[in-house]
Amino acid sequence: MTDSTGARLRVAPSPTGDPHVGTAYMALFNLAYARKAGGKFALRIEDTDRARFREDSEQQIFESLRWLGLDWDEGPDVGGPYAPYRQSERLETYRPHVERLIAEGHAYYCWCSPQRLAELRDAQAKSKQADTGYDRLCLGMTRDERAKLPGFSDTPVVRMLIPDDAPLTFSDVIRGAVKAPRPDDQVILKADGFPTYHLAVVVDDHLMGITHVVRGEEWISSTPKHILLYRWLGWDVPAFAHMPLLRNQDKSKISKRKNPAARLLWFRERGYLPEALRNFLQLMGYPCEEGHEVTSFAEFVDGFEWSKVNTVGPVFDLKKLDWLNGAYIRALSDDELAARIEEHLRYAGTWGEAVPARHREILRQGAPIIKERLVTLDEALPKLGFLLADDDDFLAGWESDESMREARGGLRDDAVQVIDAAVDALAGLADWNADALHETLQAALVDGLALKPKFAFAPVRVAVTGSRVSPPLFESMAILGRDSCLRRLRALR
RNA sequence: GGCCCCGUCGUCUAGCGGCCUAGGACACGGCCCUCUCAAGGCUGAAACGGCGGUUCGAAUCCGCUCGGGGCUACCA
Repeated sequence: MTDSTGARLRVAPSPTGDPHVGTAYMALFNLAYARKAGGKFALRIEDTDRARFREDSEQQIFESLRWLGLDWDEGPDVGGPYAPYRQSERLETYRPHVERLIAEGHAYYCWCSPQRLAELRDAQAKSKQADTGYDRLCLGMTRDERAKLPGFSDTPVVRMLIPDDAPLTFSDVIRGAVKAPRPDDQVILKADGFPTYHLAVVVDDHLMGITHVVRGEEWISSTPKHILLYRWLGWDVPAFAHMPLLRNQDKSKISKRKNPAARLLWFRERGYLPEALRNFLQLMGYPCEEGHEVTSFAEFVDGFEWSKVNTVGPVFDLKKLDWLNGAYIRALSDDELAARIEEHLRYAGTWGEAVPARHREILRQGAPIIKERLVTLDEALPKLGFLLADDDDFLAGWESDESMREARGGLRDDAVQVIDAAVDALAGLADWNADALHETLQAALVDGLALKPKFAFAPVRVAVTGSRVSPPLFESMAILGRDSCLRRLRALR
């Protein structure tokens, strides 16, 4: 955030161009605190790694975070008092600070080639020595002196000169006093002229008035470097909130390789509601009132406290998300649900921009009967398929569709009589609505044929829906209409 | 290997020395409701990693141990 209170969000484009769910997780807590404290929430693109830069990833970050409802007050696309908000556009900003650090003896040039560094690391790993890190070969040398030695590279980097008494403890708003490892002579300016994260984050946070740094706990070990930089530059150190890391089932840090849900876009593709995902993310590492896991963002903000955030990395359990998503779907109005389903089908590319009026109407009428049966939005189409299909296509399924044939095959021998009786009773039905259908079929099949409801209605369900499992039968038949129902019944007969 | 972070039901969590024969939620089992499937109601099983210590008393404090994770890049 910026100004006197608030927090800042730091986001870096991922190499795959796909925003990470961890980004949204940090953003959510960041936003909650910014709102609670009355501060600003800033989005900054940390694109200092040219090798991993992807052209399209920034747009995806904007789109997916907005989808989740995490709106930023300042950022590359909305501007703000501290623009630009892309680090790649701030290169000149960092340079003078690097020069100052060199002039004051806190940083030095290093001409060691990547190969030499790699060999050095290998040797250290093999010798199992306790003290690893750069060996300071270049420290105190001029370019010419260094050039005479092996492993020389033409374009130097700039490294921090970590003093022996570098402070290793700091206060974290989530964890309290934290001890961190002793840093090594970290590179702060790369050979290509780009700063590393460590330098850029400190300079930008200071210049942008960031008061709270919210990031994952993998950054704890880097924090002493950052604190050193703040001190050398004579700047106030911001508050740090190191969030727990989201985990895969095997407890490792959540990764796209092991977990499809590590991709933020995955949730949208699968038909999860953004408000359900937001609620789920909030529950990760954060308590709720007993029995009130379904909470609004406003409630979250209201009671937000850093000290309530857990230090244990939570395992991502999609079962709970499924339940939450269902709960949020059930809370939607029928029309809203229909609109959400249509929106999702368009996003998924299942439906084009021009949705036929008939489809839209069936969605609207079908919404209430599938509402409490949905876990995700992408289940809507399969559940409503028998209503959407026209009769010819539907009837062709008796030949081509494996699951329909199985449903038919599972019927009892008396199904023929049941369907005959149903057709007879329905043919003269005056009002074609769910209640009348229920009454009529109840009388004709349950009472008339002395069958258990379960067996009486199964053949009708299969005939009309093509499946042994469907939304409520009478409501479905009411939506389908008299002609289609009778045609389908006679066809199965 | 080194340094650092962490350790309550399968999972998310409550607990911050006695209110704990450890509470809630998801998932799971059973029952009820019921036109199938759901939803809903009731109910059941399920955890303080281990060992020492401090204390009248420990899930809560300390130490050790074991276990998990992170970092150890001219990546963030």
